[in-house]
Amino acid sequence: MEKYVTAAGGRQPKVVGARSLVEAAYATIRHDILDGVLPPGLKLRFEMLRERYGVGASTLREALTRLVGDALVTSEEQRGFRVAEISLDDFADLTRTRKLIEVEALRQSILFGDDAWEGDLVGAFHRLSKVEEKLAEGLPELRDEFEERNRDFHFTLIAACPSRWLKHMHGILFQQSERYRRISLAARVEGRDVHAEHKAVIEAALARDVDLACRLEAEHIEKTLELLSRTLVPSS
Amino acid sequence: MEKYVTAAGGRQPKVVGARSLVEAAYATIRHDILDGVLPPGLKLRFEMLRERYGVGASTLREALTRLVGDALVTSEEQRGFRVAEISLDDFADLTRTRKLIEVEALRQSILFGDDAWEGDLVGAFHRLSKVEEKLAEGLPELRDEFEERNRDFHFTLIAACPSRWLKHMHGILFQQSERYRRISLAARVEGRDVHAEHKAVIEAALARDVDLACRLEAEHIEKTLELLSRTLVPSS
DNA sequence: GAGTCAATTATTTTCGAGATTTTTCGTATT
DNA sequence: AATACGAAAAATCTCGAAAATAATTGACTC
Repeated sequence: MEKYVTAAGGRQPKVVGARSLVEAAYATIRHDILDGVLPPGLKLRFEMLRERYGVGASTLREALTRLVGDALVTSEEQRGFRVAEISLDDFADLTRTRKLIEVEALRQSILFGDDAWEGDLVGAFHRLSKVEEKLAEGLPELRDEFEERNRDFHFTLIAACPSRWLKHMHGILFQQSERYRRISLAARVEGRDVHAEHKAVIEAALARDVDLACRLEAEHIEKTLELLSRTLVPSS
Repeated sequence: MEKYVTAAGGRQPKVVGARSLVEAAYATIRHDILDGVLPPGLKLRFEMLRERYGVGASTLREALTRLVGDALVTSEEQRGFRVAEISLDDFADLTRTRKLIEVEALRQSILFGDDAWEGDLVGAFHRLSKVEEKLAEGLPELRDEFEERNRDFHFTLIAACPSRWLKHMHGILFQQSERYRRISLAARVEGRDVHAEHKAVIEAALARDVDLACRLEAEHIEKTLELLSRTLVPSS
């Protein structure tokens, strides 16, 4: 008789692919933070978390520790955990740093990418385009899927970069920027053709025009910050 | 009656400044990995760890999860934890990535640093020089202190960089490189005047010669890789 | 009223045992 | 000999309760 529902063998694993409760809890809490369900600054009390996510204290603690590593959660010894704060300054800093890393990774990826990489890229772009169409038709329940495919596209762009460390750094920064991107979407920041931006980047990448692709990617990364800045501080 | 010795209030806190057993265990295990006491690839079994570090499984699990965030430990679901592997290729990748980040951070730091920063820098350099002298006299028990002051010096160099994210990325990469640096020291890789390299960097930084300082720092970062490559692959 | 201090309450931190999964090893079968 | 199978052993993963710490309350003093 099983006492608790396991992630792998349980009847309703909350997160597909999760092989342990820690991983499932981690993925769920991360999603809730990125999505704003758990707002910035929120104190993460264990009783609340245990009720909400249905796992024990040690399991939660480990999941939260992983999130601290992602800089999505902060912790103070003996004082518990909080959802990491956000700010426009932080987003500006994040964007500049991400630009430095991602552009360099893209440069190397274009240099080293082979035919298989090109194929992956075309595929990822196509899948992203499809969900963009549906999103444009007004199906906001596809936001999670959009985020997933958008992430896939950007990760595929730099996948051929041979530097594992550069990609590791990129992963951390990209995940962070996902938080702000969702806020940007929620704030209905418009006046932007994301599809066209992606299209321009991939075309330059396939044409092996390194400088153009990097310039376009940099502009693409900067665009969300630009628009969000204007929205939040309209006077500037 | 206390059942176990606490980190803060216990009689013999293993790690100074640790406010919880998780933090103490984390710091101790990290030190042992950086120092090579726990060699690359080692399977980290809980029974062994409990015996060695004297804390419970959940506590260890959390400490190890933090180390996974530092990329000093790897984990595979349901298959436990291992000390992260090292390789010359990884070190080369790490060095290139660190160079990209640290040089940019230094550039900004020199640009934004004020008198107080200059003072901190001179102080950190002095403290480092002192321990370097003692180390040269053949007191290998000062290796931990050398590492600490070396870290302080490099962190102070970029402390005035206003980008928190750039500094965060740097912290991860620098800690990683500490592993290889210690190996390099253990392998008695010599033919190098580290003190002179540091001196050149700080002089250029204080003179606000951004380009020179960045060039020297880049060469300084690359030097360990160069020497270690030659030592491990003498044929090249 | 402001400030201390002790008692109470709330919260975090830790452990050890039990549940689950993986690995090992002996046996049988081809 | 090689493979497949299954029971036993070993290891990981999880929970819930107890211990330790922090925060709150309220009585008391100045």
